[in-house]
Amino acid sequence: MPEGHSVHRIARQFQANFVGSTAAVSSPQGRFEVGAAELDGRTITSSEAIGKHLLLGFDGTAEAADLVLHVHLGIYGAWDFAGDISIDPTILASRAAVGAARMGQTGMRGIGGAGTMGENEESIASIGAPRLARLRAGEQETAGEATAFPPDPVGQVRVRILTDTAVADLRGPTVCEVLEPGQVRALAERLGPDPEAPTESRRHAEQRFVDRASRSNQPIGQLLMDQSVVAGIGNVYRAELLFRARIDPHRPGSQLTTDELRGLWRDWVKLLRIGVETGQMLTIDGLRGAKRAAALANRADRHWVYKREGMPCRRCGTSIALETMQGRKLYWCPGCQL
DNA sequence: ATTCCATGAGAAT
DNA sequence: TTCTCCTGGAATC
Repeated sequence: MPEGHSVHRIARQFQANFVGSTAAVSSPQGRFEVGAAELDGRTITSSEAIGKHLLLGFDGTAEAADLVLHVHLGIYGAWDFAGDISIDPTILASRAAVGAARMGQTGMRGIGGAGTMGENEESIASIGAPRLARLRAGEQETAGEATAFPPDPVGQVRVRILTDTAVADLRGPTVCEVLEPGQVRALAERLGPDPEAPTESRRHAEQRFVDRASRSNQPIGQLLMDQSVVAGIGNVYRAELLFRARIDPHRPGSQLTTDELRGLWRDWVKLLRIGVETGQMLTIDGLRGAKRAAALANRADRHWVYKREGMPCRRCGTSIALETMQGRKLYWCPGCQL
């Protein structure tokens, strides 16, 4: 699935182009007709991501309470946006400092290219023109000219959210459901801290992560993937964070020092911010020139260990190891990570 | 043309 | 642990 950064970008997309508008909600595919009918005609009032969960608020009516559309993309899920859509990540930035500093610079750029991940960025001629933007599990985003508005649904569209000027189509989600406020609170309570979620102070979030991880005898490689320990990390960030910290994924959380756990959290804060701003999981700092181009073109050139099994470690030359941990592929360097 | 595999995660066994 | 949900680009034949 998209790791947390993708979902935050999607939440910002909805914030920028849908919140405040009344929406026609439908299920072209037919598998979400009841839920769509509950939301149809309401005004979208909020858009938030917690970890990998997207929460879209819809206002109440005279007879009915506020409702929230809860979506989790799983591995395959994708949102396709069309119509009057702003696709520049810096336009979508919700934190004032980021937006103010960079808005003018890159105001009309999209992350381009269908197909393989890591396509180069691509300029967009005019921000006012109809366009398509795709935010999907793999984080590819495409931009291009759209035809008529709204476009016909393509494939199996579970939910279509249509305003006067913009449309969002959801396909292939793991979770798509309507929640009442109490259920949303329950969901939030079972999730670990997310540095980009606005509901908790950074300091408190860090402490919550350190406390929880240090009390567990499970390997840190599993704890980072446990959404109740920290929300938003997936298989790529898990492997890369542990390599960057030079920590053996098999060490129990209880065996890590507080400094090591704080370091992991702070590096996650940093990588997540970069991911939200760039739309890519850039886990090697400071790439320039040809190396940066290679990293954008090939996954194996973009990370320290992820999908690099059998290749020499960039740092020590040891062959990168691959094993299964809890049913997921774990990549790590036995030479560096102790 | 067909099969494989994935940046998840809950249920079933 | 294995199955299942369900999509699509990559790898393979």
